[in-house]
Amino acid sequence: MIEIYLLEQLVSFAKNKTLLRAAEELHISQPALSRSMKKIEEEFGVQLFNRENSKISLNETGKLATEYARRVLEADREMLERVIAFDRSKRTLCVGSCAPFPTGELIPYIQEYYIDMAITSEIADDDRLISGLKNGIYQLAILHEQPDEKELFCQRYLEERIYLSVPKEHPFAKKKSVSFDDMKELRMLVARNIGFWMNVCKNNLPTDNLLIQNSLEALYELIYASSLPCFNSDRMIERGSDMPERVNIPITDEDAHTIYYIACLSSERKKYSSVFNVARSTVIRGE
Amino acid sequence: MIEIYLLEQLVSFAKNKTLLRAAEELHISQPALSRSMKKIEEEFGVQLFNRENSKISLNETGKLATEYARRVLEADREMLERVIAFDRSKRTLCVGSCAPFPTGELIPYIQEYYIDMAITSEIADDDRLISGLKNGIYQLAILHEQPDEKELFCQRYLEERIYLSVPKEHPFAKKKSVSFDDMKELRMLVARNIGFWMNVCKNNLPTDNLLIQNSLEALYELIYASSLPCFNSDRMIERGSDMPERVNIPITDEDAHTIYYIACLSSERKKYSSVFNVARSTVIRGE
DNA sequence: TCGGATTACGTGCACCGTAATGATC
DNA sequence: GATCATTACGGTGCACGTAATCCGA
Repeated sequence: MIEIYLLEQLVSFAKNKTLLRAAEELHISQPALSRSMKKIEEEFGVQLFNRENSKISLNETGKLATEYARRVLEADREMLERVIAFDRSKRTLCVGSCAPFPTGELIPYIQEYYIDMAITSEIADDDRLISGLKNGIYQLAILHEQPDEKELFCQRYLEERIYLSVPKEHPFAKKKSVSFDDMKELRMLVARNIGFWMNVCKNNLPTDNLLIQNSLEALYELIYASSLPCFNSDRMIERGSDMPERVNIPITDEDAHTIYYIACLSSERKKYSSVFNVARSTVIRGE
Repeated sequence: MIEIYLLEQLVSFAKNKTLLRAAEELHISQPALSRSMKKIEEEFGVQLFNRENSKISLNETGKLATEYARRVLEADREMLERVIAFDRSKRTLCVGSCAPFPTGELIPYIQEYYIDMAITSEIADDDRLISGLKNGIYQLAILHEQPDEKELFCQRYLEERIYLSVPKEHPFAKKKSVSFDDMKELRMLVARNIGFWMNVCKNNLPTDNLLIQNSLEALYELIYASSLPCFNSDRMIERGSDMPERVNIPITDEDAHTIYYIACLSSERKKYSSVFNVARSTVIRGE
């Protein structure tokens, strides 16, 4: 069997055409490379080079050998890459969610239970979450609808209701409640990354009235600096992110309320039982 | 990059399950293998083994790594095989022929001109010879018909005429000539490996009358031991393989006579010019 | 006590670099 | 003289083997 380092040197020579330049690329000396080329020729047991005193070049067989060498190196490289990726995936727990609040709520608990794992979370559509669970992109998903798929285990999690948030002096500030219909004329500040709530907004309000902010910093700055209305939610308020000089008015539409569900592959239910236990106890505490 | 010898050791361990047995297979010591497994783990940068004091085994990642390692080894092995085969093909001159006589005539000359090459020859149909020239299986072919292919160079070679050979006391022995039609009732001894001549026989004589012999030894033994008729040819007679106590009677049919042609790829005409020169001079001498 | 893995230690080979030589332009 | 390959020589790292140790059935 011919060792990888020899193949690397062969390929580098094929690329650089002279031993000197190849040796520079490989950070070895010219004589070392010269010897290696002798050695690889000996190991193949066939002539790979034309040598004319102070000139060495690949012959037809050498070119073929280089082609195959490239393949071997590629296989070696791919092996390294895939094995490392697999290892990483084993120690990474990826949580997908349809909205930001539940991950913020759940992840600290998960982190606590799986201290040796990297936890990643991202927001995606329910469709993508479900297919992601199936193909292993996500290990856990937080949905706002119960999927009726047999291969998924699903457990009810927290509820969330969104509110209209306006400054105290805003015409709406005195209202006990509002509907999306009432809000049709309002220009609303909203963050971009709010998952399915964005669909709720777009389905119930004129799209042009949504002042979508890419970053939370920008959003909060605008909320403080302007009197423009924005959204809030019971869960965010509980969490203490209430905004001073603003009042939160309940939105009466059914769309303004949701129930979250935690899901995983049925086959992995046991593996994540601690997550489901924590979630269940959170729900009970919240009631 | 991970070296081949480490991959071989990993694969051997995966196969043998214990370091001891794998070390035996690899003809190295147990500690050496133990260290190698540490090293390969370090080079991957991930855990590949479960170690429980006096027990070591592959984990999931290790099994995956082994799978990929097998592929790399296979690629390495295939490289070696293909390169050696290509080299061999470069120093092998393969001559295909439609009949045995012309190769026997030509090969000594070829051998003389290409002393550093291995000359192989085999007998095949004209179709196979032509496709073999095109795909590199044959470098030279001896045909009994001129192909009209542009990519082939073709030169007329020797002629051959076959004779009926019978013992002196045979009823046919006195004839000045015969036709295949005259021979319809004769049971003929023939060798199997006579190329296109076998087609000539089958097209002109009842197949059941052909006593086909696999080996030349068997054929000659029967010729000497029996009074059965057989074939001979002017070229074979010239060469001195005339048979005592037998007479050779010319066969009048056109099918009993052929002209051989030597062909090669037009692109390689120069490469084999010495062969064609020898062949031309042989033809002229023969006239 | 034996099968099996690891640790400790010494050794030799194989690969490397430096320097010198050879060859071609 | 510049470029480029090879030979010669001395050094070193690393993979190896031997021996000892540890651990569990």
